[in-house]
Amino acid sequence: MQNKEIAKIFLEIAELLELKEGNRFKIRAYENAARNIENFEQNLEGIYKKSGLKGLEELEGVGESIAHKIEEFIKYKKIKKHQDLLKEFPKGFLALVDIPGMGPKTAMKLHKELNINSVTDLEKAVKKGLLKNLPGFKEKKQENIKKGIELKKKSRGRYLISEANEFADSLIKQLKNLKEADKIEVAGSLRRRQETIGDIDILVTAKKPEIVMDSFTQLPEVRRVLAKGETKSSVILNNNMQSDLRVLNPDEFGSALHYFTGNKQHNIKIRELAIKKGLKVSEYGLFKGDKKIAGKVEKELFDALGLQYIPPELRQGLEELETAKEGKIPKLIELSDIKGDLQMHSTHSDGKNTIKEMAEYAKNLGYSYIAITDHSISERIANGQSEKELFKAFDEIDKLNARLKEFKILKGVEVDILPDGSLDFSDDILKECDVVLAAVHSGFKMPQDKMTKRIIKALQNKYVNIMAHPTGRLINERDPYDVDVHEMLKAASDTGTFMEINAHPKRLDLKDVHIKIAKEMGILFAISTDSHATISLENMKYGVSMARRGWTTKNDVINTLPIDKLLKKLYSKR
DNA sequence: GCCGTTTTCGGCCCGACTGTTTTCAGTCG
Ligand SMILES: Nc1nc2c(ncn2[C@H]2C[C@H](O)[C@@H](COP(=O)(O)OP(=O)(O)OP(=O)(O)O)O2)c(=O)[nH]1
Ligand SMILES: [Mg+2]
Ligand SMILES: [Mg+2]
Ligand SMILES: [Zn+2]
Repeated sequence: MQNKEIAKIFLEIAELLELKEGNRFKIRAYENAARNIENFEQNLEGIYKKSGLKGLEELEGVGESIAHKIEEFIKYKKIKKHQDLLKEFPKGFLALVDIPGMGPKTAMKLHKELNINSVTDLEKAVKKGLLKNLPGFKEKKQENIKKGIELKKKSRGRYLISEANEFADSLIKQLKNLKEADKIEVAGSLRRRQETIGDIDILVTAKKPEIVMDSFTQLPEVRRVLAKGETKSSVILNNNMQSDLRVLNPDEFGSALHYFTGNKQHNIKIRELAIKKGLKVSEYGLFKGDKKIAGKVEKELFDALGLQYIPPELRQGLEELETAKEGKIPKLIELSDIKGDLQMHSTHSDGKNTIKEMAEYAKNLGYSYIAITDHSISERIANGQSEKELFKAFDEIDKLNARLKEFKILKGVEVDILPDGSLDFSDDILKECDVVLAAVHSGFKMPQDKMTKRIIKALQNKYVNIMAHPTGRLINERDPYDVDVHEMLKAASDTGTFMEINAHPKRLDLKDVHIKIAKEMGILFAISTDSHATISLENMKYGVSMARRGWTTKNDVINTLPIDKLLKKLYSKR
């Protein structure tokens, strides 16, 4: 998607202006535009072609000047201001400010004083010990820069939410052993259930913060202490992940949790709203002059600002404040609303457990149904089943269903969408299924119009109930295939096909922004784990979180329905 | 550079920690 390239350019303009000590609000304007463009779900070129500059300016953070620059990029694939700024600095210079602890001021100083043009130059200078001779520099600063370079090299980027969850649980478990720790909560992107996580943010309330700080910085998984103060510490863990801890007073819990949950843009908007009301918000509370008027719990803070409570998943710094002002934040779906799981695999294709084992595990989760959706024949690498094998599995399901009480196994299949848009099984076979999932598993590298037509053709099949992992992305591994998501959603809406929210932490597909627009189009979802083993049935929570980030309620999701209503919904397309 | 149920001009979040400084700048959350 072109938006990513455009966002990157504006971010670079911001960085370059920072090096030149430009106006910091102008810099922030470029940063804001970059972030909003990056997270925008429609292609800017499409918007421009349809609605011109005015269309672009509808985007938050995009005004006349930036809209013109977007236009420039669409026409010429580059932006002059960006090119001109780049020319003022050596190639590779921007990488310097990516080093933790190095900001624009330090980078420029080293550039001017020591002619440092790149990270390689910097490494050499550090090795020779040249930095500590500069005014304002001593041994420690040089050492920190050296460590910063090492850290940058080791850092693995962003983590899957499941990985971060595991690390966080381990840290929290140990903090819970401290009797000095009052409340302990995960905060930051992990509490917002963002699809990837940069670091682990933890909030503790305590009357004696020093003891908590000491313990945290001495945990066995801590490799390095980046900073340690009275209310805040940062460490690097053995797995190279960063963890930030804030420790505040118990009566500051609400405002502290709100601050530390973010996101940053949401915080800024909250604080701006407070200013308009003659108030001030910080992690220490909501203040009117010197008087604290809220902060014990989050709800108190929202109340005092005239806002409905905003669940963490919605705190994205977008339109959630406006919606909360109007009292229109919906009651989001919860894990306990889920009554069944509509995508999983068994030993009949590439799953590790039998149908019976999957059913029993699901029943123990409190579900009243599952669908077994093994792969179709073309999926050779995933041991796709032939028609004969499929019906053998269905016989097995009939026998199990006869014995299971208050639980039903649905006969399903995850059928491949072949490159021409036809399906891997004929309608004669599909009509024997209770639920049919269609998915793209091969031929990813197709031009957008072909891929879009391919998928739409599949959605038009009256037996296809659910489009599985609709964009095909694998987080940190594989980009989505090139499909026009809007056209796909339109087809889903026209044909009464449901969209999957795949709960696997590597997929999370559809993702939040797409879920949101699909919901606005009236599309219903199936949140499914795509499990290949019983334990993965536990991934449902990640799918529900993604659904919540897309503003969905219980009514938007078909696997919250009791079995009779679900079956009716599934058969209604035929 | 963006934005507007008090504004089309004049605001733009607020605070912690470090290293270096003798009062604060830089970086980060
Ligand atoms: N008010 C305010 N709050 C901030 C700022 N930067 C960070 N925060 C708050 C909101 C963030 O969600 C929270 C944790 O900061 P992080 O840098 O860890 O960001 P976050 O966890 O949101 O994303 P991440 O996945 O770690 O990149 O601290 C800021 O500049 N101003
Ligand atoms: Mg974080
Ligand atoms: Mg953090
Ligand atoms: Zn699949």
